[in-house]
Amino acid sequence: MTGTGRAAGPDGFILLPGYFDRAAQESLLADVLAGIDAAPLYQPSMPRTGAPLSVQMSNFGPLGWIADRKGYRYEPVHPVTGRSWPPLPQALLELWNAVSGWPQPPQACLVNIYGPDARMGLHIDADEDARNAPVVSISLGDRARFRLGGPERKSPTRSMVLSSGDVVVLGGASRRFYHGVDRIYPGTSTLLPEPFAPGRINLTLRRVN
DNA sequence: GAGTTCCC
DNA sequence: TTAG
Repeated sequence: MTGTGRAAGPDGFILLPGYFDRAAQESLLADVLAGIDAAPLYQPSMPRTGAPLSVQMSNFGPLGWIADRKGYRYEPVHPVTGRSWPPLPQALLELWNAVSGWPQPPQACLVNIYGPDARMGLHIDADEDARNAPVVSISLGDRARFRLGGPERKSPTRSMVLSSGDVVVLGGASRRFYHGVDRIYPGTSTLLPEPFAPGRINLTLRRVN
């Protein structure tokens, strides 16, 4: 048993479809919008080249993930405002306790805002010292095609559609698997308000150290 | 469209 | 090294 209440696959990957019902999604969305008010969205960019990522980002929690020309890293403050990130919403702490199986609380919640054409190239989450702590992801808004590979870039991949309210846990070996978002399916959810619709919000909870 | 590799 |  993993303590998640549902069986993980041999890779430690878990998809929990419809974990959050509509009311819970609306409550989470309110938390996210309040957080973005305090910690405005910013445009991350690739190290060295400065090429912008197609998503916009913010963070909750003691640490936030930053991508800019200098590199990828965790920082305790917003790169533009210099203020601390807003605290982690209680509902996300409860989710972590329910599904992660990890004894310590999450330290970061990355907020990724996808427009209708945004994507996330295949990558491994590798900026955390806590490489064995699961990553827990929540989908809000339009559906997305999520791709999960293996430990090497050339590993075969599989894909699945993630819908609003779905929760994904990358635990065990899958914590170090390549993954990404191929595309958004615009107009497939009524959750998000302007200017976030059509689009998708993804929240990822991580233990950093 | 899916899968894989390479380049800046 | 790096989610482009």
